[in-house]
Amino acid sequence: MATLKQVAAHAEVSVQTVSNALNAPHRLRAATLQRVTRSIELLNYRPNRNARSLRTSAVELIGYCVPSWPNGQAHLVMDQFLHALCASAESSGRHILLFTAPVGVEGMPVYEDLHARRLVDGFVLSQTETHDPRHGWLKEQLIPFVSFGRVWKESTQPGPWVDVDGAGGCAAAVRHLHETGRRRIGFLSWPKTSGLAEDRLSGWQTSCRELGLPSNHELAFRCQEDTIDAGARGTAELLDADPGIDAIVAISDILALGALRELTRRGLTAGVDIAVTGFDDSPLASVVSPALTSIRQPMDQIATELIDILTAPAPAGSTERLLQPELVVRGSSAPG
Amino acid sequence: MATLKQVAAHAEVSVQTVSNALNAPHRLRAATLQRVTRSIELLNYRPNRNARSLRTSAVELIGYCVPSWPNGQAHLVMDQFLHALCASAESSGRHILLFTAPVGVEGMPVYEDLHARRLVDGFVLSQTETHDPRHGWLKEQLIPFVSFGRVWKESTQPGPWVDVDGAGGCAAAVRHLHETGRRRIGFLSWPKTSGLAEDRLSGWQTSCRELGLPSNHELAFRCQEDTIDAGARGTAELLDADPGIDAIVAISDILALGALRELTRRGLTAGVDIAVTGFDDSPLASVVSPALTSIRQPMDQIATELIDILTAPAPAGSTERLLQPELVVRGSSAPG
DNA sequence: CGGGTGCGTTTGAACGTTAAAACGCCGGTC
DNA sequence: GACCGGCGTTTTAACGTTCAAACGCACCCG
Repeated sequence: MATLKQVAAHAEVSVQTVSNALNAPHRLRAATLQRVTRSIELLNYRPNRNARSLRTSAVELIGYCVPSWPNGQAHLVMDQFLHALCASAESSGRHILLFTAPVGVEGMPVYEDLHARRLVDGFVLSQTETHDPRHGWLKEQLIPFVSFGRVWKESTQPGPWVDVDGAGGCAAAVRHLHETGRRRIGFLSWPKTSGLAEDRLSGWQTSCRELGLPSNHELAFRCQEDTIDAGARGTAELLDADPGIDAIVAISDILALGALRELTRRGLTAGVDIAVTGFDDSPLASVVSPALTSIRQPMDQIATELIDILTAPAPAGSTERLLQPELVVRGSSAPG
Repeated sequence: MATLKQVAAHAEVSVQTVSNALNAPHRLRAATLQRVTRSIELLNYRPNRNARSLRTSAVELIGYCVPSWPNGQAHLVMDQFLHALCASAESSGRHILLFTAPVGVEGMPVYEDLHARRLVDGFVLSQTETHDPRHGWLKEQLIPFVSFGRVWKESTQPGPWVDVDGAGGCAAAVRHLHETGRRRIGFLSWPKTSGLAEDRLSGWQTSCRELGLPSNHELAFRCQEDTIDAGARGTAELLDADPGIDAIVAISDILALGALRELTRRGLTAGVDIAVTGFDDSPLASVVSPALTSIRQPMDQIATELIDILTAPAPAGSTERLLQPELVVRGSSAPG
């Protein structure tokens, strides 16, 4: 492995000149630059990142805690997110360092340690929970971070975040269903304790009101868990309570899959008799039949914004960016 | 941030003594060790990893290329794998560094670069493809790596690997179905080009023969893609070709889900009329109804072996470890 | 009592890089 | 011709750690 020293010797210049050739080429005379560049290529030189980091005290690594849900719940779009995050990081010369940590405040020593040992410059948080303690803690420790997802039920948002407008997404779904002739739209949700759920539900509710559609609470059902079974049962409840329902907006693809199953069981055809939409546009959405209309989170954009905020020179107060999801229309809400 | 120097000053010893207190405590007199330890704790000292790595030229970071499948196919168990991999790495003081790279040989410069710049010590490969060029290339460059998954269709295995015995898993499924009274077991597979598919299919075939069950090729259907639809169509083909089939072993959970759907469509009950098993025990398996019997890859063990091989002092030739998956029995193959 | 032998500790040097300051040279100005 | 300013390059020092060697001391042995 070639070092600066060896390149310098080969190009017959000082070590610092080679360093400048890489970091501040404008300082060199054209002839020198060319000579050094040639030596660099000839020796296949690559800067040693550790030495550089030691000197500059910046490691260009961003920590991300790989989530694990004990109940074996699916992260159906996590690979998309990770890929986008990596790509964005790389486009600014950075990388993602994965780690595990206990959820909640017990995990904070892990974050502190990674930062103190200089393994990472900062963190990207996700799987933000209601009253998530991490944001406040990191802010207090002056450790750079940015959150994917707002901290629900916190009066002030501690620190910068990027999030997707769940309410807007659901509203878009409702509008789409309305445009395609549906007039009685149910909502399949999660328990009230989830900020995410309340956000998305509010989008369904307000857009129904705006369009003059019913949004009474019999039309919204809260499933206790995010499973296909729960979605099917919820759908059954909705249809039993109000047989006039002609569309169902589900808060997740999994619940939507449950809805599809229940419809099939009742001899109804999804997209024809009753329209169904999901959320996240997970790989499953395009793999079922009829394919599932779903609300896609703009992963590339999310990742770009996250990295952008985290690596911006001055945090300049709390940066907050709400991105719009995209409705992907498929057979389960076929026009008609 | 405290440094060795500051701790040394506080404990009134030399810098090297503090270093020894951490890396070779047996060299210190008990009294000194205690004094130094106290100072370390008092100053909340954490070793700077960059400085350490610069000196020792080992970064304790392992590169993993986060896969991206263009067709949006699901990595339903990737989060499990990543979590296990991180946890294993951490238990030996290491971490996982994520990156993206083009598939095939065009991606190799990325691997080389990461290693040359000392961002990683070595690599864990997965998503091994038929004739995967990475293994041979890395071996040639003397870059440490270990592969999750064998390189199919390669006369000699270039480099160490850990893999799951797909044939053994499918054989276990067949035996389980035989024990619960099934006598005509179909197999739902992928195209012949996949080494993974041939491995698993061979397990079905040999175990059927051993048990005196039919395994003629009308009982095996190759789906063109890994989708629920394809699984449903494949199941229809199988049942139409041989109405006597009383069980189906699917090569993936997704195909198995397709089988479940086709059974429902035909008014058959999975687990009662026809048993179904999947592969991978993805989060979906426990979330459908009837819940899906599936073959679970031992992720924790896989990860442990991977890290173990990669960080073992001397590679000592090609290390190869074939692990046994575990059959998780659920309703879709209910006894009787 | 001189000369090993260990043990615990310190000293000196090095890992490869970059920031800051110093240097030498050239052309222009007074 | 002495002085200045700018440019391109080199020198010096430092980042925080560990390795290897040296050191001081107590102990044991002949």
